[in-house]
Amino acid sequence: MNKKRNTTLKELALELGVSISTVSRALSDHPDISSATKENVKELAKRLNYAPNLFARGFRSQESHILGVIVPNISHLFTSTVLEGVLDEAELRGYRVIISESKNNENKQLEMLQTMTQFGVDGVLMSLTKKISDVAQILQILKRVPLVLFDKVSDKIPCTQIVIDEEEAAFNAVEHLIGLGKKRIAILKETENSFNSEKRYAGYLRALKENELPIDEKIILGTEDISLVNGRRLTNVLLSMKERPDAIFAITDSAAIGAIKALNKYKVGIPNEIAVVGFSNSMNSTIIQPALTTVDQPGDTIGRTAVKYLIQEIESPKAAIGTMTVEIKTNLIVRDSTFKI
Amino acid sequence: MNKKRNTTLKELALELGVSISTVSRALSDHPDISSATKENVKELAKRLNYAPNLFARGFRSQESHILGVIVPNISHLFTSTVLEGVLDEAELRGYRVIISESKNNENKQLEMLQTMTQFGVDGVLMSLTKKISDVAQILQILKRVPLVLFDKVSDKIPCTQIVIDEEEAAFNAVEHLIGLGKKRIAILKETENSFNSEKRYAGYLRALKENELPIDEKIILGTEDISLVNGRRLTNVLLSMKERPDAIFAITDSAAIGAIKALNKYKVGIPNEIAVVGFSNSMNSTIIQPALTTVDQPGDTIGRTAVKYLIQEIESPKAAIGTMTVEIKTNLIVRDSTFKI
DNA sequence: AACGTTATCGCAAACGATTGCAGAGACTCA
DNA sequence: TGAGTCTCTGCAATCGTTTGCGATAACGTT
Repeated sequence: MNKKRNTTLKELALELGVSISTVSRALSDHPDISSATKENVKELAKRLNYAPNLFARGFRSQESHILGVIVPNISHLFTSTVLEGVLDEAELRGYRVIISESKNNENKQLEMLQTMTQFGVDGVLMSLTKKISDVAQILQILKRVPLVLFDKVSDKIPCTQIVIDEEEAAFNAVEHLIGLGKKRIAILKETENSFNSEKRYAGYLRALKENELPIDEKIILGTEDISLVNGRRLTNVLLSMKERPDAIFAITDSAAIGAIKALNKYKVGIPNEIAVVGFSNSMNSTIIQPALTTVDQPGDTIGRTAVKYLIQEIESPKAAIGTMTVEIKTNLIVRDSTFKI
Repeated sequence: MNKKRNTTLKELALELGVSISTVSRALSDHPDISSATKENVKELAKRLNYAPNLFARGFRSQESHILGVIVPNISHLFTSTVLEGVLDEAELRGYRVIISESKNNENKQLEMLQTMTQFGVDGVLMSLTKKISDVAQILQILKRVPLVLFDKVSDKIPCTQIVIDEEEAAFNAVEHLIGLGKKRIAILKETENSFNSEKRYAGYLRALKENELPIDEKIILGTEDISLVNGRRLTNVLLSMKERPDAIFAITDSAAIGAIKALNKYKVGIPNEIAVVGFSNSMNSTIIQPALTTVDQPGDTIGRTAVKYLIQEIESPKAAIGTMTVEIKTNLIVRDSTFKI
């Protein structure tokens, strides 16, 4: 494919019989240029379909106006909602976005970070892989380019972090169950110490404590991969207990849906016998019968907020690195799986 | 944020007391350079963490090694699956990817195309907005940069197009229903002449004809927005008929799920009284009760294939523009919503 | 008339990497 | 010893844009 060259400043200058610098300044409304010249230049530029070569510009100014985004998995609904917010906000502010997937592979994540900085992105937005052992390298990169973390973050990395208020969200969810009169609330969580899981667990514990409910380790179940099948499996475990719980709080929608499937199979009444609350407000939560009560994470807002903070860091000349943690509020969406009848 | 400069060739050259060109050649294993010098240079380059400035390189070579992708909506599961394939394949071949969302807005789509070419992408991958009235502008851009369309395509644009074999997929789906003994099969389609909808409708018609079943216009229902609610609405219409259908083929999973919800509400037996087939194999299709029989679209394969063809066009110097249409095969995933009992 | 001001504009360098060409040694061979 | 050959390296231009600084001309001021 033969890539036809775009119109350049030189061509415009040649055509008009002025210098390249005059053309450049005319196009950017520099006060030194007479309005007559400006009009001429602009007219010709429009006619010849001139568009500045962004490569040359970025090359000279050392600014690419590109943001890099690295996420573990692009096809998670929540992630793609965040990306939507990122794309919107970035476009609004005149930035383009490069997206990469780390596939939850730490090495790949690091490699991508490096390629991106090498490429000259102005800043990076990242949601971390599940495990991170080697923070040192990330810290190195942090020195060269602004970084903002979102969703999956880590306090070992000193930078601005955008998260949802996991703890409060979980707290509200569990309090909602308690408000329905539930007294024995199970939780399905992750065993590995994932940041998010821990926060949600903390909210669960606080809700129980503040309402003076006993904490029973037997109904605090963990799994390595918090998926639909594991949600179902763990619910089967709960059902086989002598003292069944009267509610299940799953820290993931998929696990919650697995739970509902298990309950449906054994004809356990939802929500009367056992109520279920999930976390994410994924598409599926309205598909399952009964519809799932869940925590709505405003992905769009997270994306937009992350971009705002990142651009702020990029454009403020010598500001010290921010280490702020911004917490986005969530809403509990009450549906049939917890509706008091 | 102060962006620290990366190591440059000049710095390496200064340090070693050789010229910039020697360093450049040494790093790219040019035969003119002695192996002693090469080793020296490479050693220092590694030690100083040298990474070529991709902007400068792209600027000079007029190659960015960036692919642009424009999709209507990034958060559709199918789309993000395609994107996964695109990202993987592109990375494999040493390309980076810029993603934009057109939000089904034709003007935005055009604007993004232009920004991308201005930015110097080596090629563009695009899934079209629903309506396209102004093909002329796209044709203009087609002259400047290779373009490959996927999923939502148009025969008005002469370029390589990657689609799933919609017609055959629909044909297979309907034949599956006929194989179960169904004789009166309704279809839920789009009214606007969307490319995909028409193809699927054609497959539907062919299946009926080849099996010598009558075609009844009354059970061929269209809607502008083929969504869950409209699926439910149209199914209600079908249920109110004197002669009810014994199967429903919805050209979208969401519509199919809407259909199932309506059937469930009126306690219509699935699949015995009325069977349902969808299209997409979205996550939801296994969540709904009964699980939905649907056409699996291998998004990943589409993404990878599209990238392959695009890069081929980019890298083959003066090849005539391809106008090939590549059809990716699909699989029918049979689940409870059509299982013969 | 000589000087200062102001409005316009052009020159040239710079950004970092690549590459054709020329030049400097070292070596061989007659 | 001189010419020719070969190996290795440097010079300088190039890509398109931006920008500090200097140049020019026109005009006003004394």
